[in-house]
Parts: sequence; structure tokens; C-alpha cells
Amino acid sequence: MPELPEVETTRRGIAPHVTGRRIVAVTVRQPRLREPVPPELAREAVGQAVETVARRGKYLLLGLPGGTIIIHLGMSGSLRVLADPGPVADRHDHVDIAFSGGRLLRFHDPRRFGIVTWTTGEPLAHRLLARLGPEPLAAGFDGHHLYLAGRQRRVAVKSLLLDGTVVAGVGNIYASEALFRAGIHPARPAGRISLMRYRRLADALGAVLTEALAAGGTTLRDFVDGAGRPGYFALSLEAYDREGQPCPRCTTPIRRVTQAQRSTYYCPRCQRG
DNA sequence: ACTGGATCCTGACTGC
DNA sequence: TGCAGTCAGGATCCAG
Repeated sequence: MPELPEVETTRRGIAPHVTGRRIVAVTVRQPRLREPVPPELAREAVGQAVETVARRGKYLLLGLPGGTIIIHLGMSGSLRVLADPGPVADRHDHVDIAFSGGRLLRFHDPRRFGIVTWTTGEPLAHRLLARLGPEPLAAGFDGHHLYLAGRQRRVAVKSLLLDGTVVAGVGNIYASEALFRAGIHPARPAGRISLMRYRRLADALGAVLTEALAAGGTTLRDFVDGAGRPGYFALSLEAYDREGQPCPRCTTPIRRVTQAQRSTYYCPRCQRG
């Protein structure tokens, strides 16, 4: 579900409510997520105050004096700030973190592809984060970086964008959208795209992520922010989830194809090369 | 070294 | 109404 704009929207939503607050309880109802929620999370985090709420790619990092809570929302995860005691937990509310001052951070994830874990080491060096590529909205990310990453590679450029070691935080929606904006065919081999066109792609990716962030992210089915509200960028999607509908530029019907078991949407006329 | 495919899990939706 | 099949914002592991 959530890609960079949705995770960042979540970060901005929860940060004011948890920063500076002390963790008074951690309740794990279902530890079996993509990897087990470690027992030491509850044991060690309780009693510490959250100093920072950061994001790296699609990971959220709650920084405490003695460690970091690392959270990934997977395909169907969400985090919400609730009053404590909040509404009765449903069967997919797997983890609650209760704070001083009467707030509750609740991790909800029907498909359980998400992660809630704990590290006492340098968080950016954690195995989940260590290999991530650059942040697409940070200075230093540009077309040249994509060009170098794509050189000598035969994978489709769409797959290159989904590779977190190439660029962090890009998922299925924004990969399709960026390729649409840049006029690049999603199946084009990564090694057969010019530097100039990679520059256009990097710019398109930055623009679409920034616009999606301003809209509070994309809600297709179940994404909600820290306050339980959906994002509105679905209204602005030009290709994703629009199979058969007219291309906003040339009216040719948008096509859906499967690449690496994921749907890709594109305009066969605007994205020929 | 790269690449595509299978896999984890549940829910929503479609067609019979 | 029920049931089977398909698909879904992710990421890792495995052969070939």
C-alpha cells in the first residue's frame, strides 16, 4: 500500500503527538508480521521518551535515547494516533504503543506484510535500511544516478524504479506515474535509456512524489493517515488504476500489463520509447 | 551478477 | 448464497 508519500504523510501526522512523549506500555497482540515483533521491543522501549520521528524510504523510525523502533507498513498497514484507552482493538490491530499524556499509537495491518521491530544500534546501518538507495526527494538524487544504476542492465525500467537499492520509497503507483510523465515505456530495458531521458524521469519522479505528498498521499483502498483520514492524490493519477480510460494527454485508452507480477499502467501512444 | 518467479497473508470483488 | 478464482500501495529468497 504505502509508498513514500503515504509513509511521509503518516510521519507528519503522528510526529506532533508522540515526540517528547514517554512510552508507558507496548501491547503486541499478534507478533507474526513479515518478521516476528521482537519481545525485547516492549521490554526495552517502555520508560523511554520518543525524541525523533524520522523516515527512510518506506520505513518509519521512532528514535528513543536507547534505541529505535523501526516500522514498515507493508501493503496494508497503517498507523493511527488514538486516545488511550482507544476503541476496542480489532483482529488486525497488532501493536499498540501507549504514551504518557493519554495517546495511543496503533499499528493496523490486515495482510501482515508490515514490520515492527527494535534496534539498539545505528538505525541507518540496520539490515533493513543499510542497502537502501538515495531518497528521491533529497539533493543528490538525479537522472545521472538512475542512468548509472541502469547501465548494463536489461531489466525493465519500471523494475529499476521499484528496486529499493536504486532509489528508496518508490512503489507501484509512483513508478507508473513517473514513467507516464516522462513519456518512457515501462518495459524499456534500463540500459537502453539515455542520460537525458533519465533526467526527465528523475524530475518527473520528484514532481509526482511532491504533489502526492501535498495531497496527503494516495488512497486506493485502505490507506489512512495518523488521524484516520484518506489521501486525495488518487484523483490526480494519470495512468495508475486507469485501464481503458482515456490518456489525459492524447485520449488513447490506458493499458495495463503485468511486469514482475505487478500491474503497470501506461499510455501506448505517449510512452513509446 | 542479474533476472524472473514464488512466497508470506487477508480481504474485496467477479463470475458462475 | 456460496464458492472458486483473481487481484491488491512490498520485499525477500530461490533457482537458473
